[in-house]
Amino acid sequence: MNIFIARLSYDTSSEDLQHVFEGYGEVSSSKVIMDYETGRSKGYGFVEMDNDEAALDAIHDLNETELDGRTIVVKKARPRSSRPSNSYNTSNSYNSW
DNA sequence: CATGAGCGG
Repeated sequence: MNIFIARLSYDTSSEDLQHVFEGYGEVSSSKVIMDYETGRSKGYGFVEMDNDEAALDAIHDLNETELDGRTIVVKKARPRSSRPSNSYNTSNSYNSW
């Protein structure tokens, strides 16, 4: 389950999300989006968990909570847009859970 | 260089 975390502190890194979400369940991978140009954090990140129940539990528990002194917003992440490649745009059905 | 609504390569 992909989890979207927004309104993170600019100082928050992937390790922080990993550390926080690990407390609820197995964290497959965590990543904080940073600006490719400047390298500064964009303020949001993603966390993937193998256990959907743990993910939902983490979302409900970590949503609108305080992290690094800032209130974070945890929501279910949307499927990434298909990376622009030579392949035609395969319409990916939205994962309605 | 600092920045605050929002979904990454």
